[in-house]
Amino acid sequence: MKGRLGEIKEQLARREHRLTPQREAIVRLFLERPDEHLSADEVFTHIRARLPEIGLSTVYRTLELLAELGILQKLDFGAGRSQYELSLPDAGHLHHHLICLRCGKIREFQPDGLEELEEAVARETGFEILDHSLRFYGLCEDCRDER
Amino acid sequence: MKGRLGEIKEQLARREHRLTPQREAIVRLFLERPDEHLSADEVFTHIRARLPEIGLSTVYRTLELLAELGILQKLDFGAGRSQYELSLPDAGHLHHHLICLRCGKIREFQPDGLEELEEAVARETGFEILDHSLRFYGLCEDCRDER
DNA sequence: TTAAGTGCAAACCGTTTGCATGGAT
DNA sequence: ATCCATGCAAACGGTTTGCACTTAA
Repeated sequence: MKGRLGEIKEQLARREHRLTPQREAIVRLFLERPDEHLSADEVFTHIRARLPEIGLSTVYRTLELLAELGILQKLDFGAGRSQYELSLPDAGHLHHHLICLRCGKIREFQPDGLEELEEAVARETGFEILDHSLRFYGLCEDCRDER
Repeated sequence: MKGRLGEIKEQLARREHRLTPQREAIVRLFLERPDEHLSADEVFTHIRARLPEIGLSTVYRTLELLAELGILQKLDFGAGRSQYELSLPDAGHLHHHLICLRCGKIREFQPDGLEELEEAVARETGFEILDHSLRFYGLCEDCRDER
């Protein structure tokens, strides 16, 4: 039984990529907080605490690489910057987002019944559907009260 | 019976805004193609054919204003630029997007059964849900064949 | 007449890229 | 020795903003 980090190292090796200290630090950051959505700049700030010499472009390149390998998922919530989250292999795609319009908090939820809808739309339109994204926008419990 | 353009002029007037030739041209462009999703730059290019002196910043300011008034809907498909579509008041929100990952084509569809899901999620999480967005990503009929 | 609106150019900001250096295999 | 990877700084592209001029009401 080897840890998630070991698996990732192998995934990288298979593509002739190395698990450098910078990459390891970034992967660890996401493994430590499996539920967070971090922007490149947030990652940069966190990592710099341990690796002060790291460059922002290394962060961008690493995030892109990890997203290509399917280890991270790149999300665009439209605030002019992308965010990344750990892509749990066992969770499949049954995980979507609930976004607070006031404080920006993001929660996850698992919807049911999207598959049938997906099939119906595919049949109707001739599209081959490969992925989907469902988002609900609103006010979280805290922000609803403060209104 | 006054046209849609007249209504929009009144909506603007209510907020002490004017319907200038530039704004009228932009509104007309969207009214002429109710099903398209246009970026600021595409709008700029189209309008410049009739109003060569128009500035790109005017386009941006107008799009923002029209979105604020609910006349346009701002969409972010994550390609680094926003797109705008006419927001038909009668269509409500039952209109979602199907995006081709190969050619970027965007189609609309109307899903059913999202309301129940929305209520269930609201109950579970304490969120007050105000809006939602459902997107399917895949290959359109043309691109599927060319593969 | 006067506040809203415009065009232009510069600023902005997240992201990408070119390049010389550094390090793992 | 080779080639992947890094840090830095410059470039990039969509968007926003400051400002003097213009114009619709």
